[in-house]
Amino acid sequence: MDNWVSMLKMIVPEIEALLEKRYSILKTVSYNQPIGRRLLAERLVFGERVIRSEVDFLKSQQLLISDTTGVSLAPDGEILMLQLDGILHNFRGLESLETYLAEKVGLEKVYIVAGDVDKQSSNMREIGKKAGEFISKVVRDDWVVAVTGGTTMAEVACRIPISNSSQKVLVVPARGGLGEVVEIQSNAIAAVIAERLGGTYRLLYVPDYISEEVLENLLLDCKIQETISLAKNANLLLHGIGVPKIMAARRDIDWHMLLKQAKELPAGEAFGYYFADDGTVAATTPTVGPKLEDLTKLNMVVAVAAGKSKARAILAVLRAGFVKVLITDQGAAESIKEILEAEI
Amino acid sequence: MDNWVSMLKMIVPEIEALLEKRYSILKTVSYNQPIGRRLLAERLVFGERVIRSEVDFLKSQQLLISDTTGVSLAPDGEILMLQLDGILHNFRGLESLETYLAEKVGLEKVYIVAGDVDKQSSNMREIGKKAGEFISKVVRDDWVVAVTGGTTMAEVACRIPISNSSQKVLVVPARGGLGEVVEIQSNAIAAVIAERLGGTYRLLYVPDYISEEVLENLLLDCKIQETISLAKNANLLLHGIGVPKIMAARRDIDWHMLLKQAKELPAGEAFGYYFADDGTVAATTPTVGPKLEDLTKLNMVVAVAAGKSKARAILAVLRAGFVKVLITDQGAAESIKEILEAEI
DNA sequence: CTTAGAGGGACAAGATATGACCCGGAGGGG
DNA sequence: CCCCTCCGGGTCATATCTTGTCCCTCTAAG
Repeated sequence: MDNWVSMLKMIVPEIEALLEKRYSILKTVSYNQPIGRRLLAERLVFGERVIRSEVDFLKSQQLLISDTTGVSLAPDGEILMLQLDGILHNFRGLESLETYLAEKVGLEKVYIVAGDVDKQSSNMREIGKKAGEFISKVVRDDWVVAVTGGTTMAEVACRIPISNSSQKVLVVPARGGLGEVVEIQSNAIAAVIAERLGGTYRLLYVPDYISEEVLENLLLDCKIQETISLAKNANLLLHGIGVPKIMAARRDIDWHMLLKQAKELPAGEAFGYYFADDGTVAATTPTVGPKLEDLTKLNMVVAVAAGKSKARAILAVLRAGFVKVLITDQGAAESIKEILEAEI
Repeated sequence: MDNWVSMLKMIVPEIEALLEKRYSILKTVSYNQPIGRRLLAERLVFGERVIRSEVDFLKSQQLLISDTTGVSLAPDGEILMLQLDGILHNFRGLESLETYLAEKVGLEKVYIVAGDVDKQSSNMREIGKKAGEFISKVVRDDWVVAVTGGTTMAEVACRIPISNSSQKVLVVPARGGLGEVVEIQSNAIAAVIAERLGGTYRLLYVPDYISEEVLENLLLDCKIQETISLAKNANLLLHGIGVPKIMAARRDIDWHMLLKQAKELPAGEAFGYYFADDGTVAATTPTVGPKLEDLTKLNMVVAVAAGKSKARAILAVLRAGFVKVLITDQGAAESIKEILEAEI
């Protein structure tokens, strides 16, 4: 199947640009229908005339229809869009990238979404969608799902397809609060996910970054202990990956102090652990939630992180070895591949 | 897989023409390498400049190389050509045509080669190649293969890949001689096939069209009887299909006389049997070889016939019900499909 | 009624593809 | 040996298609 694509690209490479162009039009239309030519052209940065030619063509193919309110997807177009994602996934070489990364870093499965959230922040929606679909597909009744916080996870949460069948899923936060915005704290995210999956949730009323003494005291609390224990034995652990410098700032940790106490230069962060490029622990911050040794025991740890700027951080965390499934974007994935190839 | 193609054709139909163009160039080069631009242009009926642009492109793709003697296939090009046939087979819709005909007429398998021998007689080579490959793939040791005559069968015979492992295959003619040219008589063809398969052959020294009295006398002959008996129980029977009027002429039979004695209008001929459009026997000519009732007992009867002009004849013979595998070309196959659809 | 945004028409400028013709050189046949 | 043919490559005018721009009328919402 992959062979197919590479052969077509070899003998008729021009189709890729064409496919990409027409697909982007169809997709933009599907998101904004009905929409006019000019607006479409503006959004896609094509000339108005180009859009017009293409729209005319797509109309002739019965994929689009247009009336006085603008252009919309025709029934055939909607059917096509469902399948087209797969084709483009192949044409963009994402399928081979997925298997490449999975083999190279030792993951069970990698999902790559086209684009780069650094360049086009709206792409985060696609990441969330992919992750959301994955979760709702994989979650079983009676499962315990643990989640961390972060903007990425927040996006994932609200993209999980709403399940009408009420499951007995229990969602627990794997972290305390991150201080600032409520919507991206693991507590809030756990609640949203639970709601969408039709399950229940527990909260963890603990600040994420605390001194060790206070931490020990808190851990004596029964309820907190129970919640943490749930997270430690979760059937599915969903977490984001952070760039150390940015994460430290968010948690109000002095970066220079962290650097000093670090054994190696931190490249990626997850669960309060700072990992060096080779995946070893460079530094830790005292944190509520599962410890590193707990993570390695879990058999479904899913990392979600995207954007070229996170490539290094992702690779560092992956190399720690506890992640089983990675959901990322093209920008990050290609950058990771570059890093890997540069190392040889 | 088929879905794939239809979707690509829907959203980027221009690739088909491109594919077809470049494929035809690659193919022509592969047959005639090294070959010059002008000769190539002449043969493919494209403008010389067009060929030049395309050849330049294909060179940039490392599929072709050129030196002072002309253009040749590059190593990558040779590899590609092996797979490209399959892709074009799909793009041309031949795969779906094959399954359509197989289901509609009740065959085990249909092979369709692109083109139409009526328009481009050189296409007969492709038919022969396909049939030849099929035979060499399917034939097993100790098999008895029976063959008829005709130009098509002659082409098939000389396209069978030469086998160096000497098999114990026995090839027998399923018919007597057809009078005229020696090369297309079943005797000659049986010899060629046997040689190519690395097997042995028997000959049938009997004129194909004889009076019934003489026929009966001949059948008393031991050797002849044995050969015929072998053909009747062949593991593989390979035969052509004729258009009645032409066949009658070739056999020096008076067409008007045949018409008079026929119960219905003969549409197709095979083994001396003239079949009407619905597959019933319209007329017979006394002939050496297996009878109709023998044919139905065989479990691998392969018909090879191509060209739009033979469409009706092919369908008539297929409907007689003894054919299991058909090898034909696009011209005939599409025409047969038209006939079938017109009947509804 | 006004107005913003819709589709569609028209046309010139620009990019691209194509046709036509020429050139020097390599190789095969006389 | 030479000639003659066929090779790739160069060049350029022309045909063809693509693209940018501007204008028109219509419709639905405010």
